[in-house]
Amino acid sequence: MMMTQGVRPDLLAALEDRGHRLTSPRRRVIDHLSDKFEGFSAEQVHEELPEVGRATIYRTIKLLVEAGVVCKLALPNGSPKYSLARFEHHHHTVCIRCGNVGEFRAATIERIVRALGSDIPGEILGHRIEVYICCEKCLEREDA
Amino acid sequence: MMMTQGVRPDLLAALEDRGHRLTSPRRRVIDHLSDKFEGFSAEQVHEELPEVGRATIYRTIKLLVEAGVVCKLALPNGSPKYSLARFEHHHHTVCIRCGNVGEFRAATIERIVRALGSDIPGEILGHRIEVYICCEKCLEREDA
DNA sequence: GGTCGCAATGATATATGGTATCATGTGGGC
DNA sequence: GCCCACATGATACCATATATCATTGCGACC
Repeated sequence: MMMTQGVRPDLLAALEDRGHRLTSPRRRVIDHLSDKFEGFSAEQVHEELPEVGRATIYRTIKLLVEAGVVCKLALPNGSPKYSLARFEHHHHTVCIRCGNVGEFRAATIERIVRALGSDIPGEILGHRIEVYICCEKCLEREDA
Repeated sequence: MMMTQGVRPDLLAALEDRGHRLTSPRRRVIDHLSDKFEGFSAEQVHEELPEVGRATIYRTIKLLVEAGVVCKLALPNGSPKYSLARFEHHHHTVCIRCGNVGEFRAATIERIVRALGSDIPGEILGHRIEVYICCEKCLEREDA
């Protein structure tokens, strides 16, 4: 867990596998994102990479989300946040103080959602589960 | 279930209980929302009630969300949607074809999220669970 | 039931997150 | 190395919402 290598190649490969070109702006975005072991916003990436056009930032992030290697999630107020996907299928914890994003897997939840199928009229296509927390660091900071 | 009465008074009371004035624009918004047994967007309400200012529509909906009588939820792409809250604590099903919103309660999920506390570093403050479906009506429509 | 302060309104401007357009540039299959 | 479909980025625009602020009107109090 907490691998700090091998993410960038995965991001590149994810684009390549889906038939997208590995252009230099895309490489720059992916290089930049590989360091981000926290949640990030598209605007933030845009500020940090002024040499890449805004539209290209958004387009590249969108491709990475479609490829499943970046996740789009929502803060309690609905404002969007992105994070690298480290696990296959997972959900997120978001610290509402510092905005850091964690991942967890809970097979039990998946089973329950599937079991809900009998209660819910219609066909279940997907779900979104986000757990809002105050992370340990922020708890410590509050105590101080 | 599926009560069709008593919602409007609840909405009005929710504002009154929290010390907000029952102005005529707010009454108009609440009257209008009481009929909405599906999800709605703020813009939609704005179009349907052109005599009430845009800002007031958004402000009133926000107050109702804060009062807990209206829920704000998100479609898979993150675009926001509102719905009347019929139950105390619940989660939502959203039909991604027609946008209709349903509610369900699942005490088991609540228990599991609470149990996750031991796995997740920090303090759990809340969660968001949305189940994306294709509703029965839309399934039928597809068959036709 | 009149009056008065403060909350609410609404027109407008601004913020935020994102897509559409389109002339120009370039990756990579050949 | 050529070539063109795909990608870029400047710009405009859209969607969802909040900030500002002069004006209005609710409702507590007498």
